[in-house]
Amino acid sequence: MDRSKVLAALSALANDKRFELVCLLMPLGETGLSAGEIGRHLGMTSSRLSFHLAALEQAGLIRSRRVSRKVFYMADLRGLGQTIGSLLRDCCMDHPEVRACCQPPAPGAIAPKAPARGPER
Amino acid sequence: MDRSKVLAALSALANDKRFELVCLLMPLGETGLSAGEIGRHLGMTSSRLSFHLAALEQAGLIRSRRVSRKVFYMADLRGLGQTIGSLLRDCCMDHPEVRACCQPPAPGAIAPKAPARGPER
DNA sequence: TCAAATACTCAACAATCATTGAACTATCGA
DNA sequence: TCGATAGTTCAATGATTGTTGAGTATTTGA
Repeated sequence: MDRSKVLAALSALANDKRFELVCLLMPLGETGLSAGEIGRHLGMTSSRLSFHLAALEQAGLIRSRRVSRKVFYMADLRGLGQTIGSLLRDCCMDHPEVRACCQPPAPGAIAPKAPARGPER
Repeated sequence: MDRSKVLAALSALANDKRFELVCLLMPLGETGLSAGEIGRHLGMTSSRLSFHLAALEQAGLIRSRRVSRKVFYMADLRGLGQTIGSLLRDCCMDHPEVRACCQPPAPGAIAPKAPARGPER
């Protein structure tokens, strides 16, 4: 993933409404949600929503699928993964200390909490 | 790490010059680089650079240390890690397919190699 | 074919961000 | 103390982004 794409994806994500939008779509998988539903969830007018959806789709962070009248939007897992992966690799050079903050919750552990100086979340 | 901090960090990173700046500082560790040197590397006037440095420091992505006349800047590994970690966890909900794109290059032990390659471009 | 429902595009305006150059603070060495 | 060096702050300007409301497709069902 080249730098301009990463920057575009970061720009797209660095917005309140769009970040919320991705978070909303994330757990819905391939089913996604129609534009109208998204607008109702996030309290956006259709034109404003359309603008944000276009920005996210352009950046490769969401995809869309038309079903009769409705357009369903869903998170683009690959785009999101590649963006985050580029940050880790190309920008942070896979530094162990950066990676340490990104580990999944330890399986079996009760609370994946604070080693000594405790990374807040 | 709360959402507004993540958004601030993403905004700060979503800029050509600032992204490049973090990439430049990353391999230099705690030593960092003085503002003047950074300006020379990236071809920025001092006031422009100062503006960008302040934005990154404010966002918690770099830190600074004054040594007599000079101010040295270094990457804030924890801030970077927390930002990326928040993206993975809070936004992408630790989805396996997203994580799969972020795996370190070499399977097995993570070699803490210090990539001493110069700044690109 | 028409009206309703769904979503998108566009132009105008407002808000935010980036750049510049000048003025400023702080430190060093003579 | 002075002048030189290293950085920062500020106001003005230009560029980019976000919002709004009106208007424009498309699809569906009567």
